[in-house]
Amino acid sequence: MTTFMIQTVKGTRDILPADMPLWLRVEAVAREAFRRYGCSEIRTPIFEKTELFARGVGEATDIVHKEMYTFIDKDSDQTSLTLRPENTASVVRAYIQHKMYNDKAQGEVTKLYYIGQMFRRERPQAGRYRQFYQIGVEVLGHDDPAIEAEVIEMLDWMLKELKITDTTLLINSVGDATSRPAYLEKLRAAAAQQLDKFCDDCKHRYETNALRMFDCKNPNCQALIADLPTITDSLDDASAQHFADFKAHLDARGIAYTVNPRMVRGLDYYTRTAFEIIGGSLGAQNTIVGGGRYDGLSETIGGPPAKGFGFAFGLDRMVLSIPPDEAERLRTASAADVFIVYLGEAAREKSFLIARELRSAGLSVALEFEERKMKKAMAQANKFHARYALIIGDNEIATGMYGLKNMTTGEQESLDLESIKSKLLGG
RNA sequence: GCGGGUAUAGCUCAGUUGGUUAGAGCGCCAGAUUGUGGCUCUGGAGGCCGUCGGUUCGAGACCGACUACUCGCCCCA
Repeated sequence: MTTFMIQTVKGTRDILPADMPLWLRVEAVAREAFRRYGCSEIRTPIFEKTELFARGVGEATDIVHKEMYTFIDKDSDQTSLTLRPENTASVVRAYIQHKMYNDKAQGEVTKLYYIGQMFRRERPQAGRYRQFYQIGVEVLGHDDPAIEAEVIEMLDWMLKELKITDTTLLINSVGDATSRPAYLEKLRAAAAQQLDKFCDDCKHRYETNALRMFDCKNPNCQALIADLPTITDSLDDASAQHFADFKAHLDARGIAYTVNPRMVRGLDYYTRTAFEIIGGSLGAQNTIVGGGRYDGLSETIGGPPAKGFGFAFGLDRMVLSIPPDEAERLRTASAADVFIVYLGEAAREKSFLIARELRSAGLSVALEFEERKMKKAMAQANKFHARYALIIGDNEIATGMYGLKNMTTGEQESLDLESIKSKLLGG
């Protein structure tokens, strides 16, 4: 490989065929969960007006501040456009734009899900990419804590289905539109008294997003933070009740969780319930799922009041979290029902026709265009993880009876084409 | 935006204090009697040692710059 060769842009990557079984598995499990829980798919544009994210996600966030891929359109207005850094703002925008709430009965919720790539210009590291994939759900139209517990129950099922067991559910309440600012003021007042003892990062956080001081990894800061008031102690009555109900719903479902009063989420739109699911095998970027309630987002982007709760999980990180033995199982799952081994030119021509017939019947058929020695062809059948090898030579063509070898047991029998077809279809 | 690490075969990596023709495992190719895979054995192909410059009689090893990748910080999925 020369240095002249054009390669992928930093922070982006190709997902190669060897890994696709894992990606498809996660997507299939997610879609099955969404089917069971009544979520409908929505696809929004990959770029939107910059203003949507600036207002929706929050001007003060790092995402908006320094991580967006923003460019000027070529129209006369020089519209500023941005590759989506997340999808909640877009989904809520679509919900409002198409007035999806109008045909709903009183209290009926709209459950939407999406699968797609997001873009953030961050420094890449383990489990973090500039183009990354998220699968998310937004439940709009109501603020019942039972919704939150049900959504988490759904995630719980998905993780179990993917054999990802090494996870922890962290929950917190970040208060509502009035209690959060009041708390922030209290927090900043408390922190201000010994601000000089904090690290430089925390001093910066104090200015931009004081809640994030709780996340500091500096042990010295952690000691100072322990004395600061937490938001759970400052919740208004309604938010406190909401949080209690949420926990009761989790308990009723037997879902384990850890209340972390210091867990905050980075996006401005979160209110009340916030949660994270962290994994144990991911390195520093260990958040697999992040989500929460965002009851004020709709108004922020110019819509009517609309309650919302949702999550997004990192598909990249979910794939990384699949345990090695499960990943190996997925990779080696039979790719083809049958691999055709042919010997000689006449058999080669016949094989093409038989392959077509088997494929028409719905079978997955592999065969190679270059003739190989039988030994080598059998080795190929093995490499393809084919369930069966179908052997076609001059004798077989003459008699109409073909060799069908079970690649797992090694047993081989001689059958006519119809019998082969029904045997393969029968499993 | 800020730190650390790495760069040798298709892949994962060895390579002594600088010293002949640069190694292993896996993979690939060819064999171990005829039309039967996995296991084993034998042989083979395949490297401008990231790029450029410097030190030296001599550099894959040492130094510098650049580039790429990677891990972490900030932040986040």
